[in-house]
Amino acid sequence: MATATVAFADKGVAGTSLDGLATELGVTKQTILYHFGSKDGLITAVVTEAAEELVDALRTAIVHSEPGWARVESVVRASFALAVRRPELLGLLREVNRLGPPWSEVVLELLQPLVDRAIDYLADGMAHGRFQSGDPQMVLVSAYAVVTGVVADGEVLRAVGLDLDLRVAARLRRTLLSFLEAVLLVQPVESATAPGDEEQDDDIVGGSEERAGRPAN
Amino acid sequence: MATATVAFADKGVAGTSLDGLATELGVTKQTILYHFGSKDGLITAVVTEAAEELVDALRTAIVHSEPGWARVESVVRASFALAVRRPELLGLLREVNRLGPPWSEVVLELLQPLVDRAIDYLADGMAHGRFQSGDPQMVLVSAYAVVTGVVADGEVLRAVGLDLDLRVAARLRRTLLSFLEAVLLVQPVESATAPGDEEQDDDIVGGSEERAGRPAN
DNA sequence: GTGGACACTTACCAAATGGTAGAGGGCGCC
DNA sequence: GGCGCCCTCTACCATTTGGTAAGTGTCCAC
Repeated sequence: MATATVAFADKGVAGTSLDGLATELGVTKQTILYHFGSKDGLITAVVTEAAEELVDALRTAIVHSEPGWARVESVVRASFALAVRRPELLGLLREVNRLGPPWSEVVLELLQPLVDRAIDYLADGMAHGRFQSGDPQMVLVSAYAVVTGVVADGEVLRAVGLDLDLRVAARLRRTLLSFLEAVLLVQPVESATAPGDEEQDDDIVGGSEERAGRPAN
Repeated sequence: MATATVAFADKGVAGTSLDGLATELGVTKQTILYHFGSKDGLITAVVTEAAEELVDALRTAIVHSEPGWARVESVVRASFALAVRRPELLGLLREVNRLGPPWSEVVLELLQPLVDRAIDYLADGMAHGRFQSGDPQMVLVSAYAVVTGVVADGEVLRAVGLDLDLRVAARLRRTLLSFLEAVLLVQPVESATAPGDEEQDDDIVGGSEERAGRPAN
């Protein structure tokens, strides 16, 4: 399963054949099929295990931290630890997206409680002045995207001349914490937002040019 | 090519068959092979076009904006516009990561100048006091991750009970801009960083438990 | 009206895919 | 020793994969 997790995460489920997996493990394809019944069975097992592991890691980070900003820090720390130590987990999470149901449902079901809890936590903190008020959903999604994005998009790191190692991960973690700090922590200063902030949000797609698809070939 | 771009981006290159693509287009597989020579040929054409389109969009956003914070805003705006209007482009960019060379080289080569320019721009701004000093590479990578992450990980948005539409994209854009604003814009206040910020960064993987891979099955 | 380039087709093909059936082989239990 | 269970193997199989070869129709130049 460990081998399959890595393979699924970085070659994709469709790009991973049972034969290839079996060869890598030094067994035959039929041995895999014996244990998991089918490729779908293997996928289910791998995805479930990965999701559980992920949830465990996050839950541990929550439980082992004091409420408040320290908890945010703890979760971020745990996320980056996971990103460095077991990048397959985050990669697989991303792969599950494209698999769609029923596997996405498995993950969603496991992660949902944590996500809800996180949003409640942020929203509550904002309501009671522990956090600066803002958009909890968006903050959470953004933070998630930063963590997984950097793990999955190694190419992008290469583009800025870096590789994902401990040092880089730590720098990135610090940057993400700066983001969150700036958005969440209550600042003694008034101007939390810059001038010209109240824009209308209807023009996000820009002008009217080329709104339809491009011609084929 | 438009059809292939979408298919590659959301089912993956390995998960997209020429037969499937051809059926969707109402032609036969051989027609595709006639025009592109091979599947690799199609991939190359699609990837190249997508990368060029991406670069064009960003370059336009840069050129059509005043230097300073407005330029950052313009690029973010253009990125989100792209994310809403042509999510395949960002999805494909991500897929290229796992394809590896030679396709990743194509994209890298096209994006590199823009990336370098962006980092120089940020670094220069920081050096001259227009931006708060920080880690330009990490800021850039984080911002990129937020944009593409949300496009690619629709499941995550669903987890917080949202779908990627114009309104949500605008909220997200505002959140990202808050992040960047907080990190980049020079604040009149002293405490740009929170207490307890000077942590050592060697413990990112956490404790010593389970550092090795998990047992198979 | 005929030759040729072009776009697309049908007919095949070898290899790889996920999956089934059945035959050992090792090991504990009686 | 023999029985049964667990595991893995060899042997096949139908389907799908990317790719080749050889037409077929159409349109344009001459």
